[in-house]
Amino acid sequence: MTHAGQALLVVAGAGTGKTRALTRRVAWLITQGVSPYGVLAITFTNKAADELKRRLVELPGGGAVWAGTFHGFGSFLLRRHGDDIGIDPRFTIMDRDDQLSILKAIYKDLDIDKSVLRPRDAIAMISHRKNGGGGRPPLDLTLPGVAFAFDQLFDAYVDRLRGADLLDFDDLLLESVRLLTEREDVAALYGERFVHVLVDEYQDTNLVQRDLLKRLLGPGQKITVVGDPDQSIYRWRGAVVRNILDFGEDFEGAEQVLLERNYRSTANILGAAEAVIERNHERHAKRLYTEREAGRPVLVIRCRNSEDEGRAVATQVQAWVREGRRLDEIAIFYRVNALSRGIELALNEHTIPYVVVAGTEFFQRREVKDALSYARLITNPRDEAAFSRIVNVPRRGVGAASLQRLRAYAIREELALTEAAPHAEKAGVSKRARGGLQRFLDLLTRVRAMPRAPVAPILEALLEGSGYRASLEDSGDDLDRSRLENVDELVAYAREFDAKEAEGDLQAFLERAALVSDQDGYVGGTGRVSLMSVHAAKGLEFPCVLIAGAEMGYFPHARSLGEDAGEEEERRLFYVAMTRAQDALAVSHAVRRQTYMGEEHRAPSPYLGDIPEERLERRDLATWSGHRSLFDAPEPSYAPPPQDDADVVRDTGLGLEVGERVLHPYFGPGRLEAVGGGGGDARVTVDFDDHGVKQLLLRHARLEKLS
DNA sequence: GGAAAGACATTTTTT
DNA sequence: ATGTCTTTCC
Repeated sequence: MTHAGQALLVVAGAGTGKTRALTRRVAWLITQGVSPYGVLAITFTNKAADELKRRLVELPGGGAVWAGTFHGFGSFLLRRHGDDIGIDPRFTIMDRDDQLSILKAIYKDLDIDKSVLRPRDAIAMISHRKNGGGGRPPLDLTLPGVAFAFDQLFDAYVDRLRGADLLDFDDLLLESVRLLTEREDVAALYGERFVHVLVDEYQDTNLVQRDLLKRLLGPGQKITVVGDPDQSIYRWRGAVVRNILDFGEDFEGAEQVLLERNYRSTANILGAAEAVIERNHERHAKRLYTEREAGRPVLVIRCRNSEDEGRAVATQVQAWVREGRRLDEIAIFYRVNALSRGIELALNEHTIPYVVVAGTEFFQRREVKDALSYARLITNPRDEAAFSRIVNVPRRGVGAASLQRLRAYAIREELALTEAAPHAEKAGVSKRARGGLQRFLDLLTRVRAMPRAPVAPILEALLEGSGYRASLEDSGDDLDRSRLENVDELVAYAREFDAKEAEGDLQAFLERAALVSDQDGYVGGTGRVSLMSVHAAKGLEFPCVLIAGAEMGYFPHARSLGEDAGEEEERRLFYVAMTRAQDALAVSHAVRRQTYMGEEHRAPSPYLGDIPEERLERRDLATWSGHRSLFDAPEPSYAPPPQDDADVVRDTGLGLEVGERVLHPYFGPGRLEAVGGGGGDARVTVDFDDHGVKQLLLRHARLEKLS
């Protein structure tokens, strides 16, 4: 880890300490006298970046290292220099929802039939085109009318984004490349500043990200990339394995280091995983080894149907617990999120506390996005996606028809939608709608006069002034009640942001909200079993892992069949799942599975057949009925059954117990009344001294014990 | 313009 | 089985 050449590729197999290698290299550079200010570290997730920074603060000047994701870096560049290439630095970062809403409006404008090309497919194709064709091949453009519709959509989409100062995820990278290409002075500025560039998870970069690095790198600079081609699992998002395989050609004179010692898994687990991945061709020749003991064989559980599989999963969790495992040492992975439901049901039945990583991400919730859309219109007055989303939420009498009239007028006059709004009369909008529109615009004007920091008061002003909060409060709907709580949590989150980020203003807050990921959501030490997709499991490790749904159709996924590159990636996905396990690995599959279309026959995943039999232990719960007895007498549960009684003492996994005094960053002191339900939506009920009883998402309520 | 009821497809992974 | 889109009626 003490290499000093120009370009270095560290091929680090699963469990060889990849991320640790990167952190140590940065630390080493700094101790060698490299200015931390001259170090750029690009990680795959914000969480990884935070962790890196946390470890570096101990070093002198370590805080000056620029660490973040590719998208974060792109945003950083464009906020500073976007002006130079015609991008308003107040731009908003769009997510999928926003893309969808813009596209749907365009469908209407151009009168394109949604059945010709589904909007979600159009999004995938737009991204594919923007990424220069990297990664997954395009959808079928040869069908009648599709190519034509797509060209129209694409042009209109790009246009609308420009006109509204909106950038999608791809734009953050693409425009950064354009910036560094067109503006030599800017390229030189960062070329001189970043003496050392380090990139983690290089196997999951796309062509644009590679170009960005190439543009950034000049003669005096050094680059280190760390990755493992066998763990490249984001092809559908444009990642190209060839980036890491061809690193030596992209960056001349690159040297290579191979990390092959696995410190994580037992010999049986590693051997089984290696047997699976060896069948791939697109890979870097390497052979992992471990000095750990053989350990137990990989357990393969064959189940009759999906319900039985759920029970088998719960039973296996209990078996591990009996062996002395804590619940948070156990993880359950699946290929598709839809599989979590059956497992959750079974875990609930067996009263096993669990947490789902991902699912509906907090920042994607409707009410949270609504609130954020108000805020977006403060920083970017032209944000069309935000405007359309909330101009009539709560109801202001500005319905679909009014909005469409306004859009038509905006397009005709070549204005941003929001610039057209004050001229609603000319657009032919009804008097009633104009009144609502005016109140909406007045609110925005009023709040825009506020300072951009702290953030929480701005959010409050918007939520109050718009009547959004009131509309949730007045509704008798239970759903709205829980929405209100989520909105309150967003404000609480903003409070915390204000307290922690000295430099943080509304724009920084919105940026964080736009760029956080599901993978940022995993927190250890919850005292619960973790459930997640294999993609979400990337980079994590657990003593005990169970992979559910190891069947043809999931591993490999049915949609990948027929594409060679796709099938290799499916194999890698299974490999990633297997190599998360430290001590125990179990794999379950069902012979019949209930899907939304009915019951289907399922063959086991072909990858299981690649594992040498001596590394396997097979348990067949599908063939003879004798095994049914396994399920007849449920195991005595070790966790108290869920009860409505608020006085039951339950551990929240945060070291808090019902009845204790707690402190919330926003709501202040209160008494913990109950811990509700299980799963990713586990909620705590707290009676706050100043705010009354509230239910909060355990995941986000940053409660502290008050003594 | 808006609420309610009915139709419909929905399932890969997500920065 | 769920959530989203469309239709229908006020």
